[in-house]
Amino acid sequence: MTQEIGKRPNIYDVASAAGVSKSLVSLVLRGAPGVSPARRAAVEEAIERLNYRPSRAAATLAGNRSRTIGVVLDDYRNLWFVDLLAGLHDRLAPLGFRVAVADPSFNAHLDRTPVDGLLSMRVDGVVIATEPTEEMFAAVDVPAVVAGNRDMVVPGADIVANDDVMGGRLATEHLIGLGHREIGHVTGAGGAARLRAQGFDAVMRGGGLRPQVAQGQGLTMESDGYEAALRLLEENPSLTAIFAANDTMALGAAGAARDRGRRIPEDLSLIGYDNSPLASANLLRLTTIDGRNRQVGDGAAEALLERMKDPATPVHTKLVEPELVLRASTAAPA
Amino acid sequence: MTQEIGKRPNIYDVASAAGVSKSLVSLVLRGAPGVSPARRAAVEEAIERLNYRPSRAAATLAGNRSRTIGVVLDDYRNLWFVDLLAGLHDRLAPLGFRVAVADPSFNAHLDRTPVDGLLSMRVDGVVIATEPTEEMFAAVDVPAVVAGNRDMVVPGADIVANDDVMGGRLATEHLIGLGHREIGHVTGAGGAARLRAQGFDAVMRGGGLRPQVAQGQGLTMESDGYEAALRLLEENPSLTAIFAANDTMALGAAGAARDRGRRIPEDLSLIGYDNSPLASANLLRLTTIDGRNRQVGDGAAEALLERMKDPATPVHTKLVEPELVLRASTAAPA
DNA sequence: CTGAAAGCGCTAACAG
DNA sequence: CTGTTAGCGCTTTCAG
Repeated sequence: MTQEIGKRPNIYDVASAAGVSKSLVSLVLRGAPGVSPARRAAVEEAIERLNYRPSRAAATLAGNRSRTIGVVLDDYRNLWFVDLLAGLHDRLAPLGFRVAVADPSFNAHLDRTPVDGLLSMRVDGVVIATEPTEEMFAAVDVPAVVAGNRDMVVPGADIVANDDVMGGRLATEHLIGLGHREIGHVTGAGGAARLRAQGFDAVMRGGGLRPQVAQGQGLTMESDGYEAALRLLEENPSLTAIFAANDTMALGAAGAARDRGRRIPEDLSLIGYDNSPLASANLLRLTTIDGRNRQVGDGAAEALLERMKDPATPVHTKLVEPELVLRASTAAPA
Repeated sequence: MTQEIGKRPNIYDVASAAGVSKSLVSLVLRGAPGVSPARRAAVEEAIERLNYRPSRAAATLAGNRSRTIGVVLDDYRNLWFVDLLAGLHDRLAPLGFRVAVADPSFNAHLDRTPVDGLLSMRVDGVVIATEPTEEMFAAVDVPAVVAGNRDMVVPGADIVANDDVMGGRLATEHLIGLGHREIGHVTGAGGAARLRAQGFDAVMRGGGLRPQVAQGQGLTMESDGYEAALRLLEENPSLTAIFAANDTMALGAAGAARDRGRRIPEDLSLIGYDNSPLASANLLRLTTIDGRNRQVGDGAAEALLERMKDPATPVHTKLVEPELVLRASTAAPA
């Protein structure tokens, strides 16, 4: 907190301080090639000395683009987005793009939807990592991709997601492979959960087994997992395994198991989905499905870049193969 | 994803479509008073019809301010920031401010620090919700407040935090009040953890008890809590209670207890800190200290607003009183 | 590499 | 409330 003296330096100030032209400063800022090392150093020294920070507002306005990709998140408490962001960032940062995050609960009333806020800042592309709504994309005129499987289809937007049906199958096959026959599934609201349940259902029926499914009151939170698992355990005390639609719900299911005196994995096997930080906690050591969200992020960035290059690129869906992550919450039935 | 026809509408287009002046549109956009309902409606209709989205870049550049407050987060996986953001938003949104989030891991290399990125977008204020570094605030020329107790003092920045020492005291007094005498504390790196440990230490010594403290290898993550609790339990098998520096570490401690055959709360009482979503999970039902981060967010916003009005306001520290949240993880010793 | 010029879409200030 | 006039700090383009 220094430099309160006078107004902010601009590109002219830097240029004259470095003894070069304003255009050269602009080139250095954008990391353009073909600038002599000596002059580049001079410019960088001046920037440092003046504490110059380029105005993104001016750059965006003049260039008619922000070199920023906006991401709409749904809920900070469900940590699946962390790897998604990392994947986006890793792919985009080297190309000079920033990632800006918007979440639904915030900035409402100023903008009708989080997408409006992003559009107002003239993002060059949008990643929708939540269930989209009609009004959200009504005015989207930049490349958009939906990350994750959703109920609604956004016209013109690519979809990049992990293969939730396959993930559901993997989880269920793992349990059956261990010898389980009485298997319950704790599901939730939303497209991804529906597909995971679909994978579960298919494998169970394919194996001649009865798919037992329960859903909580809310969405896909811990309390929903708790509730649903409690119901499952009550309806069928001979249940030996539960597949939860995500790790958070699995945490809820683990609570239900504990409350019903079932040890994991001795009395009940439990498998989650997402491979979130929660799954690796020592208290759970949760076997789970890794949706490889980093790859999803990478794929979303890729799709955006392609469509920025050629807006006429046909819309496509890219599915990332999920994989089973073995930990200690699943075992053969007693 | 429609409206790919032609260029984006600007304020002139809206004005002529609504049959009013450009100035009037600007007034409506900023929600200024004294605009007749009829004209306001006409403008809003035109905005809707043209799918107009005001350019934040132009507004920022022209107005020399962005009406945005930037927040620097440390780690998305530690959920204490969720309420902080909510508090900031609730206080700021009615005044027309947006909240922009930046996190350390992202956008590196484009900007030296997350603060630089915020400064580049000409935020009107900065909330630092992570351990600050020297270079982070070297060029900060807008009001800044540090949220949470930190090791480093940022000159010129207000501090708003919960009273971690008092929180540490509350937790420890709760355990002693239940009858515990052999109490361990699992601590971590960082200013907040240090103060919580300080509160623990003071109360223990004040009660003539021996403070037993352990710290993990890393910062304040689950694995650190696990490790440290394991060590505590090993060094003193007669321990009957553990106070963890945060809920995430408490989750780790719960894992350690389970692995050592200690039931919670029958054989070991456990108390956390933060009252994060984790604490309310049925598997933990964790007694914890609520730092009232929403209030911290509110206070941080308040401090920013004050300093925006008068930059000469003397720097001050505001401490929010934490409170004990009783759940099922603590009980009288056997 | 420089220098000049145009213009991005808005806010602010002021006279009507 | 309107209409006008200045910029804000950049990018872009183009001729040197």
